[in-house]
This record gives sequence, C-alpha cells and structure tokens, in this order.
Amino acid sequence: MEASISSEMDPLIHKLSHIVALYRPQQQALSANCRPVRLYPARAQLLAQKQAVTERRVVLGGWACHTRLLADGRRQIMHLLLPGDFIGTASRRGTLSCSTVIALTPVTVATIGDLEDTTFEAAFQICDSLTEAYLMNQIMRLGRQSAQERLAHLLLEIRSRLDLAGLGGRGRFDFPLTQDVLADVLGITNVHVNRTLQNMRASGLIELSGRTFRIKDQPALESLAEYHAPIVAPWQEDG
Amino acid sequence: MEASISSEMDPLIHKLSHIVALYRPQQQALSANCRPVRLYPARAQLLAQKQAVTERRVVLGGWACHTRLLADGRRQIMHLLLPGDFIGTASRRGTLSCSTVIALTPVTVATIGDLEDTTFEAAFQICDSLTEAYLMNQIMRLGRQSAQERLAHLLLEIRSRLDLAGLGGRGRFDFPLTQDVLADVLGITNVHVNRTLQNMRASGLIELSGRTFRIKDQPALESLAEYHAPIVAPWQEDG
DNA sequence: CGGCCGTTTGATGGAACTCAATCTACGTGG
DNA sequence: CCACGTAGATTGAGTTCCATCAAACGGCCG
Repeated sequence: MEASISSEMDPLIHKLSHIVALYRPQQQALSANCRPVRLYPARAQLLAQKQAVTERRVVLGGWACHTRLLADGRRQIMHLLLPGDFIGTASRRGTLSCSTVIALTPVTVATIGDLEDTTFEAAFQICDSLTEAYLMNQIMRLGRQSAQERLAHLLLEIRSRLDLAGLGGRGRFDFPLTQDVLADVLGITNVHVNRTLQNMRASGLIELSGRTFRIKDQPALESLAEYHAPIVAPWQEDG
Repeated sequence: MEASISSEMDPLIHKLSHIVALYRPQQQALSANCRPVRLYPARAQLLAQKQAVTERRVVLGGWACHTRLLADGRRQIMHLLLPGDFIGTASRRGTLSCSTVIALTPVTVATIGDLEDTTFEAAFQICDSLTEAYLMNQIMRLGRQSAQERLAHLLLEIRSRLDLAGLGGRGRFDFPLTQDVLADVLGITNVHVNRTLQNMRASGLIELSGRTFRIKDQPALESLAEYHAPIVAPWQEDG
C-alpha cells in the first residue's frame, strides 16, 4: 500500500487504466502531481457558472453534478460526477463553464498539475469523449424515453461508470442520490420517481433501501432501456 | 477574393476568428491543409455509430446532425451540425463515435490535416467547449422546458450559431429543417411541433414559410426561453 | 395527372404533473 | 427521554400537456 493520497487516487487511476497502459512510475507521477486533496461538504459549489476553468480538477470521492436553474425554480442536472470524473469542461482549460457544479455528497477533490507525459493528454481527451457519450445518453433519455426507461438507463450507466472507477460491487453499490436529485437528473418529478422506483422494485428489477442499491436483473434492465455500455477506444501509440 | 476552397472555408474561419486571432497567413495555412471538399447528398451517413474517428472533419456547407435510434423507431437528434462545426467527437481523435452522423441537407465536408500551429489546437479545444455547451443546452431544453420554451430556445441557439459562422442575416436565415426533424431534436412529435410553431407565429414571435425563417421578436423569445448565448472565453496567449 | 413529401387539422387517450397530506427516520435541544 | 423540527419517502385525487391516430391539404416533380 502506498501513501494515503495514492489510495485516494485509486478511482482515477483505475479509470485511466482502462484507457491507456499506466505503469507504476506513471501512476506515481500522477499522484505526485496532485495538490493536496480538498474536502467539500454536501451542497457546496465546486464551480460557478460563467467562471473560468483554470485548473484541471478531479473528483476522487463522493458524488457531484453539473446543474442549471431556471428562474421559476425548475432545475436540471445535466451530468453526474462520480469518483474519477473531471470537474468543469472536462479536461479543457481556458473556457467558461456553462453550468454550476455542486457537491451532492461530501466530496474530495484534487487538482492535477501539468504532466509532461503525453500519454496523459491522450487519456484525458478520451475521458472527454466518455463525458460526451454520457451527455448524449442523457439527451437520448430525456428526449425519447419513458420514465421507466430513463430510470433504468441511468442506473445502468451509473453502474457501468462505478465499475470503471473500480467501485462496482457486482451490481451492488452505495447510492447517495435522493429521489429529488434523481428527478432533476431524469427530467421528471420526485413523485413520479418514487412511483417508478416502486414499479421496478415490484418487478424484481432492482433493490433499493437506504443508501444501498442493487441491480437484480441486469439483462431485463438492459433490454428495457436499450442500454449499451460506451466503448472505450482501443488504445494505440499516437494513433 | 481567394480560390474557391478558401471561400468555402469561410464559415470555419469566421467561427475561429471569434475564438483566436487568425491572421492571413494562418487562414491560408488552414485552407492549405484542407483536403478537397467532398459533397454528400441529404440523408447520407457521414459517420457510423461505433466507427473510429480517425480524421478531423468539418462541415463547411449544409446542415447535419448526430442521431440515435431506438429499436421501435423512436429517434433522437442529439446535436445539430451547422457550417463550421466538427464531425464526430468534436476535434478529438482515436475514439469511437457514440452516435450516427447524417446529412439533413446536401452537405460539403472538408478534412483538416495536422497543423503545427498550436493556436489551432487551442481554438479547436474551445470549439469542443462550445459543443459541450450546446449539448447541455439540449439537456436543459429536454429535461425541464415546455414545448414552446424548447422551440424558442433552440431557434435562438441556431441563430446565435449561424451568426458565429457568419451566416446570420440579422435574424433572417435559411432554415432547412422539416417539422419531423425539429420534432426529433426537441423530443416531441411532429404534430406538436406544428401546433407550437403556429402559436409562435400567431404571437408574432417568428416568421417561417418555406425555407425562410425570421426571428421577429428576439427579446420576447429570449425571456420566454431564458436563453443565454454561450460566452466565448477571452483568448489569452497560452493561458 | 398521380404520387410523394411535408404540413395542417381534429378527436381521443394517457403518461406524467400538481397539490396536498401522511409517514418515517433521524438528529437536536429542552 | 421525549418533544420537536427537518429531510426524505410515500400515497391519493384531480388536472394538463402532449402523444396517438387518422384524415385532409398543399406543393413539387417525374
């Protein structure tokens, strides 16, 4: 086992390892380049709308989200941030954020300095592509799927993303989202989230009590939601 | 006036000029690096889902879109491509597309070779950020806005994007989208698009007949849709 | 002229919203 | 230890926006 910062880096390292070959010295270079982890409480703002993104920051623990508000109080969560995900406009810098980023749970965040290794640049860009895929998933869900389908699709995406970060427990994982938050992700009301969840529980598709979530019938959920896990591009030396 | 390829490049150059300072030699370097423009007919597929993005391609003329299909025929258009927009996962390469790109009108496409100038790399990344902002706009629309609001918001975004590409005619522009296509962008039915359009015409907000579109009351549309144009980051030398 | 594509209009139905009210769990302070 | 406040989950009844289905209409082109 390494120093404490290193184990906190695990979600990011686990995720990057799916994308590029990360050898021990590189993992250490990455950890060495991280400024001390900072802890935010739930509901804290990690990035304000229209704020410039000046640093590359990553969520190491806890859940956060990109969110936007309308004048009358309607809220839409555009994108969830799970451990290993970058804050702001992905890994790019010198741009203005087009949404607010807030912590949904207590969250630990690290700042990644500049890395000489171009391997990382390539990996970060592929992370951007993944983010883009998740945004497009979100659009598909909101635009053309029913409440049931949306919920199933989102849950499968979350499962797949947690797996990528090494946090998957074979379909069982810690689920900190309230039904209000789920509603704002899915573009429906909290009341309807509740009813849809109950349907899915009654159908034996999922289990959810307290903060523990379990996917009971992944194949059924996948065919219900037409979910396809994003494909991480096969890595190639300077493609 | 330059050679014909150069004038075809105009939308891209116009767009990039809003992002970085582009001097004449750079414009020429860009044009010189473009492989001969290719013409696709309407409905042609420009990029297949799960296909690797190997080259940086850009739409110079005509409209296209990223689209995904569900098994039962439901279709969602995730993102429109207007002149000056990049095909595939923006400017990134070595990743798999997570959606199909098809031409909505006859479309001209150019392939951009590698440019030594790092100015372009920075500019392309900011184009990516813009794309991300448009995707988030789309999520906001689909998740939390009514049909009227969605339509108004989309129309304003299109206007702003056409302006960016130098194709805006002070609120009047060529509008090649059918109501079916609009429906698949907005996540509603073509019937409802029709009714919503008629409402907006009757309220004196817009004019639309044939392929000519005109925004009659931009302020009213903006407050109806809560539209805010994306902010292009102030350019800075190697921020 | 006839077929096709896109638009328009009408009638009916349903998925999800709204507005409460109730219930539970949990922490906190008296 | 219990009263209280709060956050979240649950339930019910009435409503609305938009979908669905179907038919008619208009322009364009071969």
